[in-house]
Amino acid sequence: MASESTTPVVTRFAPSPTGFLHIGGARTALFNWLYARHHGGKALLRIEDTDTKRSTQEAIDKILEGLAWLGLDYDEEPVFQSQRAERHAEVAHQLLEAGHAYKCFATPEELEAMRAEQRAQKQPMRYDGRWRDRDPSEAPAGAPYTVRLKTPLTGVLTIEDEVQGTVSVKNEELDDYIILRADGTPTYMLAVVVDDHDMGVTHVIRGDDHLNNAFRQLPIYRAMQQIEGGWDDPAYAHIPLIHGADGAKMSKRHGAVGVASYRDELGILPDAMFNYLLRLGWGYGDREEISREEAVELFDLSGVGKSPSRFDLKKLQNLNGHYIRETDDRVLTDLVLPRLPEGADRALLEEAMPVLKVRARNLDEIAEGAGFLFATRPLDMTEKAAGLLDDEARARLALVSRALAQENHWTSEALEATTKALAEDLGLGLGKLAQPMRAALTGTTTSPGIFDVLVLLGRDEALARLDAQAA
RNA sequence: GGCCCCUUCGUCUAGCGGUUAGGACGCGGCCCUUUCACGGCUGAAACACGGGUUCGAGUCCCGUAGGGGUCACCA
Repeated sequence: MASESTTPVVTRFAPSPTGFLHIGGARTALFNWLYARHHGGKALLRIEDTDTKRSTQEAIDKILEGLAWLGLDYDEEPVFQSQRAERHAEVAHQLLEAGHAYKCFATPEELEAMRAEQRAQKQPMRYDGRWRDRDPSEAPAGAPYTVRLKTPLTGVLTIEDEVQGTVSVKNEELDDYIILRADGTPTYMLAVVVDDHDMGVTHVIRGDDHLNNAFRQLPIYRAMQQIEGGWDDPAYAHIPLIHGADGAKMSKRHGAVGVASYRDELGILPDAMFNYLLRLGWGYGDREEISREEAVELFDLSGVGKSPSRFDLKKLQNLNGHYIRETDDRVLTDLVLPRLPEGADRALLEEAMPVLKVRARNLDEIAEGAGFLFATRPLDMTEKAAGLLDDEARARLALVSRALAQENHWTSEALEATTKALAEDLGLGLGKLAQPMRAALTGTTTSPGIFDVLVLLGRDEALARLDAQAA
C-alpha cells in the first residue's frame, strides 16, 4: 500500500481554474502541503483545466497567487491536465484493448430518454450498460462513440480512508461511466487517475465531495494494475467541507469567499489565514496559535475531524489581531500605507505603528486608527468628540495648552507628568483633561494613549490642534 | 429519491469506557486604565434523541431525527 512509510509521500493539490482560490480550496491545499512537508515528501500542483469552456488563465493566475500568498510552495512546476489528453487517451485505449472498457454508441438523446424513464420509475439514474456486451459492429458504420469503463457488477469495494475510516460501496451501485468522450477527449474521472499515477501521487487528500468518486476511480487503478502493474491504490483522505456561517455549503452569497479578498478587503495577514485554516477541521490538543514551522511539525491526518466545519469570521479576525501584533512595524507600514490617503507620511506611520497595531484586528482598522496622524486643521469631529467639547472643556484645553507650551521635553513621560500636575492643581481627574484633549487632537473619542498622540503629532501641530479648540 | 458521510457549548475543537466534560473565538462581569484595545481574573454556555452492550458510555453497537455530499460526453 502507498501508505507504507517506506514509500515517499507525494501529495497534490488539483484545483480546476474556474474562479478564485476559495476558502475550501485553500484549506485542501494547506492540508496537502502540510502532509507532504510533515512527512518530508513532495507537494505537487495540478491545474485541472480540461473544461475549456470554464477554465480561464485569469483563474489560474488567481489561484497561483492565492497559494503563493498563503506561503504554499510546490516541488515541481504545475502540471496542466489539458496538455496530457493524449496520455489519457492512451490509457483509455489500453483499457479498451484489455477488455476493461468498451465502446458505447448510445447518443446523448438516447441517454437522456433513459434517465427520464428512470426518473419516472423512481429508479436510480445510472447507465444501464446497454453496450457493455454488444458488439461494436452492431452500431451504424462510423457512428460516434464514447468509451466506458467496465466496472465490476457484483461485490463490494472498500476503502480505508485516512479521515473517514472504512467506507464501503456495493459495486452494483456504480455504473459504467464514460472515460473518453465522443470527441476523444478524456473525462475528469480518467484524467485524475492517470495524472495521479503518472505524478507518483501516494496520498489523495481532497474534499469530502470526492468521496464517492474514489469508488469510481479505484477500478481504473485495479484494471491498469492487471494490465501493466505499478498502479497501486493511493491512500485516500477525504476532508470534510467548510460551510458558511449559516451551515450551508460555502458559496458566493457568503460574501468574500476568495482568499485574496480577505487579504484585500479585510486586511487579513497570510499567517492568520494559514493558522485559521489549519485549525478549521484540525486540532492538536489545546493549541490555537500555531506557527508555520510548528504546523509542519504537528500536522497529521489523524488530527483531522470527520464533520464539516463552519467558517467564523470573528475567529479569523481575532487570530489576525494576534499576528498583527507579532508582525514587524516596517512590514505593517508597507501593508497599511496603500490603505491611507495619498501623501501619508511613511515614517510617521511607522513611528506610530507600535501603538496603532495593538488595537487593531485587521489592516483597515490600523489605517482607520492612523487617520488622525494625517488629518489637517480644522479637524473633522465625530459627533461624540464634538459633544465632549463644551465650554468647560474648551476652557480646560486652554489651560492644558498653556501648560504644555512651557514644556521643554516633548516626551511622553514629561507631557504626562505636566498634565497630571495640572489636573491635580485643578482638582480634576486626568480624564477630565485627557478626553477633551483626545477630541481636539484626533477628532475622535478613541485613540492611542493621549501622550503618545501628543508626541506623534509633534509640538507644533499638537499645540495648534489644542488651541484650535481652546476657549 | 438511491447511495455515501457527519452529529460535544452559538462557532472551532479536546476527549480515544470511570473527567467537577477541558481550551479558543464570541458574549457578560471584574481588574488594569485618560478613551479604545492589549493583558489578567471570572461567569453563562455542549455530549441531537431512543434503545442496547457494560459494574460503569460523550466515548462501543443498533435505530430515529437532523445536517451535508454525490448521482453529466463538468471538474
